[in-house]
Amino acid sequence: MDELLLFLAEKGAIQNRLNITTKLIGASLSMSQQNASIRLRSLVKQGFVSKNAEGVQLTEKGRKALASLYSRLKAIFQQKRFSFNGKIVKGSDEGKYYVSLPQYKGKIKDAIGFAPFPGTLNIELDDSQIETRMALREHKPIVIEGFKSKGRSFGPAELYPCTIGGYSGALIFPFRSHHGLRILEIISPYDLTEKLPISTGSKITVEVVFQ
Amino acid sequence: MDELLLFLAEKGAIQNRLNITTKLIGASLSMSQQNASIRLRSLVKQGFVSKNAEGVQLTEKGRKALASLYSRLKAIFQQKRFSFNGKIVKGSDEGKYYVSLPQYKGKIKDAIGFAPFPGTLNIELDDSQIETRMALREHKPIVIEGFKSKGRSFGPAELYPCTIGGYSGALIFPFRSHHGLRILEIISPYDLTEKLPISTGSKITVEVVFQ
DNA sequence: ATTACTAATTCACGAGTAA
DNA sequence: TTTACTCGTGAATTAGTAA
Repeated sequence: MDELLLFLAEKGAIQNRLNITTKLIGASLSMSQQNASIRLRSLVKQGFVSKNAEGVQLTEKGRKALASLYSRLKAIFQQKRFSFNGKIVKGSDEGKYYVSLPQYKGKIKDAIGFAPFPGTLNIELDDSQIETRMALREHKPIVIEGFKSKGRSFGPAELYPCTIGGYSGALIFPFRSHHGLRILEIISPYDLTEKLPISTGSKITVEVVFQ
Repeated sequence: MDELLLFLAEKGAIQNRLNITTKLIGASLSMSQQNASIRLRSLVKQGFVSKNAEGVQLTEKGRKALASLYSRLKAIFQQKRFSFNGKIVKGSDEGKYYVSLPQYKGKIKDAIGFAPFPGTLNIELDDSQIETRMALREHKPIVIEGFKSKGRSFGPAELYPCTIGGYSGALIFPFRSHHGLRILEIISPYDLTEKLPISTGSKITVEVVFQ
């Protein structure tokens, strides 16, 4: 029944009124004109589609039915586990400064449940990780709002909870980042440089898991 | 018929073998156990699902059927027009340098049909544009491969064809970008600073349209 | 406890055709 | 020209029940 709904949406009936004959619907969907007519009226009767002289258009109910299907499929096909391989690099102290600000600290705690250790771990990704990095951003991040303080404005940031070497933490992507996609910046309730047997140049893996 | 396929995929049969009874399928999908049995065997017969002692699992054909549905819905729901409002900022000459390199120049021409003017226009977005910026990256960019030259490696970049003040161009996002999400960098076959009545600080709109 | 066969019923569909 | 009614056929579904 929703094959017709999908067809109409594809033809633009999700945005505008669509003028189409039941004959054409039948031909497109390999069914008789009569059947197309019955099914279209059925969609109208069920409230998925509205019909008037100018043509047919999806109702809110119809749009939601397709959107629901979309999000179900999205949940199936979006990658749920991400492993990033890279090596520790020495970060500037910029990240440390921001994370130490009480406003950010508080917002981070509210958002993901821990107050970050005042310092960030920076990881430089291999070139091979670009695909993974792209796939990750298909997922909705947890967003920390920006704020203004003493005439200066501090931008928002995106967080993805992660684990690294068995410890929990979060990837943090400041909106006004000074590095590109190649660098991952990690916060954690712990001082990871102390907890983990690592130093600049060490290879390490960061895991991000959804659901 | 694909309601069952979707159900099985959601239950994990897209990744692993799923052990489930026809009774449970029937209860979940509001149909009789007998009908669930028939429909499951039909999916097997059509090659969407394979079945053995350990349970059921989607075949490649089954996975593709759902993926195809997913991409049709994606095409319907993805935003197709993007308007970015921002103001011209003076860029570093870094963009200019990269775009002038014959390797990048050639790759860009191959990818989007024009050789860029040696210079980029940088636009700083309002904070309100962050959502649009996020939505844009749901779309697959045109990717320019990186290359190595004289022992130095130059990273890949992502392009989105756009129009600005009536002129065509492209947003370019170098993989190793030195700016965050807030800055848009634009290339064009023209010297936009000459073609357009703009200077540093001018407000301007960039349009990206898909399909 | 689970699956699948059989028989009965309902529903979907196409062809012809009227409105 | 387009839509929708009638009727005949076959597919889909259910309940009962056997394997």
